Amino acid sequence: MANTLSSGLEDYIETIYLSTKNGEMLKGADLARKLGVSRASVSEALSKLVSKKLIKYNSYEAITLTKEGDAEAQKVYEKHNVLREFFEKVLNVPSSEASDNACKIEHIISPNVISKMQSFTKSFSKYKKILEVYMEESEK
Amino acid sequence: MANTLSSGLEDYIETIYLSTKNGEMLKGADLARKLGVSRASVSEALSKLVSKKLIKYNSYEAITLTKEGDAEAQKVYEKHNVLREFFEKVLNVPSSEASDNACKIEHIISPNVISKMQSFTKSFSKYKKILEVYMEESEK
DNA sequence: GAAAATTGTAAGGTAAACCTAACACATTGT
DNA sequence: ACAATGTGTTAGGTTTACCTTACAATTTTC
Repeated sequence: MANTLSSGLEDYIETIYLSTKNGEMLKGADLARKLGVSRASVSEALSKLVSKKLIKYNSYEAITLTKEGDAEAQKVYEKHNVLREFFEKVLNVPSSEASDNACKIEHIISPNVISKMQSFTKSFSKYKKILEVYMEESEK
Repeated sequence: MANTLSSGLEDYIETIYLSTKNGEMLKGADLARKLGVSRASVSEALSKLVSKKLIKYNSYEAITLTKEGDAEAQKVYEKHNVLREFFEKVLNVPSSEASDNACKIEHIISPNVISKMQSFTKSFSKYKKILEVYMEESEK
């Protein structure tokens, strides 16, 4: 089995997911540039992802996610978004800092916490006006 | 320099901090048991912490934090508490899950996010009654 | 105070994730 | 078309943090 992905591999599929979603023809070397690692590291990582059947990849062609890879990437990216939105909308953290924190936390936070955070942000946004009357000090 | 601690070393000083605060005479082997690692790993980690002047340690005696070590541990532990309290009080996450998540996130979250989260939890607790009238769906 | 148990450390090993250098192979530009 | 550029892989190396085994040093217990 060995079915859980390391933080590193999650970053690889997340980047592949976001790039290909935009129709980009992503090759290994592009991934290396985006992630700031060597082509050699990408080569190793991609062969792990291929052997886990999360991506399809032939040298010099565009990387694509398999169905399972896409599902996996989507899970990670959704966590990222829940975190980012919570940081931005609820805590008023600047956008880029919110993303940076989300990028690291998305790999380790539990599904239950993410799901509660998502509901909370939704409710908070809905009742923001009313809440803000009371919560002066979290407005910074 | 090399002044930032790895997650691993942060866990070591945090455990030392919590144990010694309770008056416990903590030795290397105790730490190994608490952290679930080998005595050999503890031995290596402690000599790193000694060389960074964060702890004092002589074989067969109790480990103590230096002033700097104590400050460092306190910083980590405060992050832990801010996270745990937020998960418990705001998101209604069960205590042990809140702690588990805090243990991992405390090493990577930025100071600014922690500080905003702290203010938020404080305000939320203060106005909890009023807020709950509106925020039914984040109540679990 | 000697035997037993505990504690610490050294040596050597593993695994993950990165690196550089070198080379093979493919694509592009003129 | 073939030189220049870009891409991928291999081999070998580094670092970090763990491990086991074995042994040395200390403390505890009878």
